[in-house]
Amino acid sequence: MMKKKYYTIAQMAQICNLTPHTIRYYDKEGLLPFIDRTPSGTRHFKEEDVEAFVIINCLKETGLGIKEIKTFMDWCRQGDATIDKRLNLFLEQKKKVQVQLKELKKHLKKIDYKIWYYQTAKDAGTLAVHDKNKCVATLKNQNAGKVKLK
Amino acid sequence: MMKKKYYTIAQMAQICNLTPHTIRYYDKEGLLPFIDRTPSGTRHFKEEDVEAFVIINCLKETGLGIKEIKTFMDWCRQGDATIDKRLNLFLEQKKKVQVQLKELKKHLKKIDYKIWYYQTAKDAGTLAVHDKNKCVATLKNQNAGKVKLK
DNA sequence: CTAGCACTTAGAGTTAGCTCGAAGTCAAGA
DNA sequence: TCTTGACTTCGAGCTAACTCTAAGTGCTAG
Repeated sequence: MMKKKYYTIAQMAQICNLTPHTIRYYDKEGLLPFIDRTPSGTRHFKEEDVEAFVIINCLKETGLGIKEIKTFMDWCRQGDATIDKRLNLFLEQKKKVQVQLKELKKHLKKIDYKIWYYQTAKDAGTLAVHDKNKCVATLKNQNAGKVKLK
Repeated sequence: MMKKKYYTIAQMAQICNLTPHTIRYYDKEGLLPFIDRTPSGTRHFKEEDVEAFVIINCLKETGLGIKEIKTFMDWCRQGDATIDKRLNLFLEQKKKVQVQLKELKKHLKKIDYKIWYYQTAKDAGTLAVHDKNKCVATLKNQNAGKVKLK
């Protein structure tokens, strides 16, 4: 057995790439119901608490609000009775992430087209290159879009 | 030649999945320097203006702020002199999107693990299934993670 | 034993991106 | 002609997620 290592809020903040302010804010909002305190009230974070921040970050980045994350944390403390709710939450998040991925790929396609558009203009020295021979330009850009996407 | 079709702000809003309020807000912030007005001041949107909204949406969704999008729109009106700046902007956006895609995929991996975790618990009727036979559970979840990721 | 620093709290302030309301203009239909 | 409804502007208000300030407490090194 190893003795338990504790982190201060500042150390935890560095590990999780947050500020101590933000961690206190999360705590105030009920996102961290599990953290220990010293008798004087100082928060003592454990190694395993890092995982909770990973989950919080994952849920936040995939579109959940602070209040919804709090709800999830509440479920976690309620034990087996909320397994179903928690499963559904992650199934919903998965759907959302798949939509987000689709959207991002669409944006990437658009961006690649624009890169082709401006690179061509840069090489020609003028945007007018896209005005002349409209049909050719259109064909070329459609190809460019397809090629870049592969 | 077809006669030019004009849209009212309400029609354009519907097409672009925005509200008229939001379009006016974008206009006020300088994102729409190209739109025509009637003598009485009503905005008249053209078919080709839809494309501008697509670009605005693309830049916004990939992390650009309203002010930065305005800067881009200003560049567009300055012609050939800003080709390089515009090209660089899209090259930067591409990098950002690639990072975003990587992050999202990481989150998806986490979510898939959680789905496995809660599905297993649901089938067993209790989360305790993950406490017993820790080594086996750990191996199983590592496999699950890998399998789901393929 | 005291200086200094990290911690605590409550609560106010900030920023982005809308979102809404008030007051007024304009054009078409009954 | 009058009403209706969509448009206009200006400016205030809202929400989320921080971000910071002020006032105070409590270990620890010199």
